[in-house]
Amino acid sequence: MTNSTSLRTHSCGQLGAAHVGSRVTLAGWVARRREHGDKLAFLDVRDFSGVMQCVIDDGTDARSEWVVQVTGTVTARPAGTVNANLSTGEVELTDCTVVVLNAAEPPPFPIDQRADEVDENIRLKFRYLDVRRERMQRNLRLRASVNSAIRTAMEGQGFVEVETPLLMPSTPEGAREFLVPSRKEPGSFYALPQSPQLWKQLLMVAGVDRYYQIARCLRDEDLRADRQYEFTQLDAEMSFVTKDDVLAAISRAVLAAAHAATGETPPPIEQITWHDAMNRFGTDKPDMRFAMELVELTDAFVGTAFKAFASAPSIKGIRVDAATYPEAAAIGRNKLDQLTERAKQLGAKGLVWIKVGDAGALESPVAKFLSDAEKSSLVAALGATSGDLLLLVADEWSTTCAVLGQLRNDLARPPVHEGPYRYVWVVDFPLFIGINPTTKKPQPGHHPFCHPHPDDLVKMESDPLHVRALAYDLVLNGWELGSGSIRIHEPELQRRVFQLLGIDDETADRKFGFFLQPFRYGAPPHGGFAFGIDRLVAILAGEENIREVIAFPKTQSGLDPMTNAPGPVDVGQLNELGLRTLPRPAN
RNA sequence: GGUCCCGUGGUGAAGUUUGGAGUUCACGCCGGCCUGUCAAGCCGGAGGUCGCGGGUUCAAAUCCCGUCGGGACCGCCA
Repeated sequence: MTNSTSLRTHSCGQLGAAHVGSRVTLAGWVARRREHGDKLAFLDVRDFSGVMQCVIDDGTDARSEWVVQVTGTVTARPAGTVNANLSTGEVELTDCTVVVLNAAEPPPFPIDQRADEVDENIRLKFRYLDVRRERMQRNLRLRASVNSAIRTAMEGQGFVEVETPLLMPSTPEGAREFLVPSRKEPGSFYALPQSPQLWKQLLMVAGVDRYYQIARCLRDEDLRADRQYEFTQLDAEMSFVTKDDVLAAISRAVLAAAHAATGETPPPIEQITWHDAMNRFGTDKPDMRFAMELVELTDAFVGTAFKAFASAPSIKGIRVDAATYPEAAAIGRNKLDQLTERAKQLGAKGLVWIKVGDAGALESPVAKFLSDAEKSSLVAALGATSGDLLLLVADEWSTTCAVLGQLRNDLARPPVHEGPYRYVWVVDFPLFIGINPTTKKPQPGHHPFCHPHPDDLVKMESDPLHVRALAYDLVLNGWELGSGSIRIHEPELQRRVFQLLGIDDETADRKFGFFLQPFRYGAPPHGGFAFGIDRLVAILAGEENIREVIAFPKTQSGLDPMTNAPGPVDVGQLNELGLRTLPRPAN
């Protein structure tokens, strides 16, 4: 690849000792000017590739962020003036001619590492200046190479890139949609896709066999560090496959992306069942970089006199190991009260804390209610030693898992980008995740097109909550990267699932007719997956926030400080769309 | 919808707890000096509605109420 254009012969960062003696022309921005009188000034010229020091002896005025074109001779720096901190630090440009291509106002913040400390709102307001910085250039280029590796991996496996519509009918299940008013059909609306889910399944019916797309998805839900209104997924679907075929194909793309970003290929991605993930880590997106696993204690308290434990279906505990987490294990009464409050917010009735004293004596407000046998089996089960802090929750199984899983994260989870990358497939998700309190019907865990596990079909009606789905998630360091499933391709089974959900034929036809009718014409067995590229790239880039790997992101309230979107529109535009706005509700 | 943190020259901070003149530090900016620096150095200067509104007070960056904006999280994200 060459960086030369009509206005330059090289890029700044590519020059080095090998170019000494060459006459070159660079173009870029003035990163810094160091003046030593009329006869000598150093101009650091920056472009996307790096910085080159230019020695100026004619007093040319060129200040921070002015756009310049510099022609000079690549020269080895004099002894003692080499800058080891700069990739181009062995050389400099001498005998320079500077052409000012554009002057510039002083930037609102320094275009270097110091801007990491600048208020993010200001960075976003001047995002075009923020992106000039090395960190953002690196992140965007990392993202591009991840995209490229994914494309190569998918195409190498026979996946065909197909673009799918952004304007589609509203299918109001799931995430809140962005709506687009129709001009030709006033009062009617398109929806923007939450994902290309329906389209890609139709492509399987259409015989495409293997589809992929680096697809933009849009969801009108509240924003977070790992969530934007619009985000990008690798979306894929394949025909005539089982779960393992899908996991293998997606694994290749993920590992290729990781290799492109880090230069290293991670080990094969391990698998854990959803039930094991919940049991051991208390969450369906386990962060397996650290231990502190949940320990089953229900059997240790059979027949206990302690009322809070006596009738609980599930008792679990975690051990905050004093050797690994000295600060967390040694927290005082005040912090323990806060932990208890946190547990209650998470749905627990309470939190039992036990401190293990020097002689192994248990110190706890509830110690007096526990028998010696219970104490010793508790200590044995948790492997507790002096100085440890033990946290116990007794409740429904799902609650003990969820509460302790969250406390485990609160107490010991490192920042998402730190430490080794621990990819894990979470498999065998339940088909339903509980009963809707109003409709009394089961709620789908993923979407209603997930294929039930064939072994569990017999208990679909009798015991729906214990039916597994052929559904799976990909998790990295405690972040859900994505999910997928084998889909239902048999109309009869689909009808059966809809019936369980309380969706009759007529309703199903009205809501999903355009999607279901094609399945009558011979749908192949198929399944797929989608994972979030923003999240993957953020972690691989060492960022804790996906905004850092998006060129123009929105703030947490969904605004763009640079363009001021969203904004009002002309009444004429509204009239054309047949729309009228309501006054904003008074506060 | 909720909880918590933040808002002070262009930028980052200190000052707020315990009210007393827009006070301070660093960077940047403007001018001067300076021939080997590299986040150059030295000297001088400019630059402010302390987010906004209201209240308490003789007096508010500081205390109270409201509001706007930013961030983290809960809800939400089939």
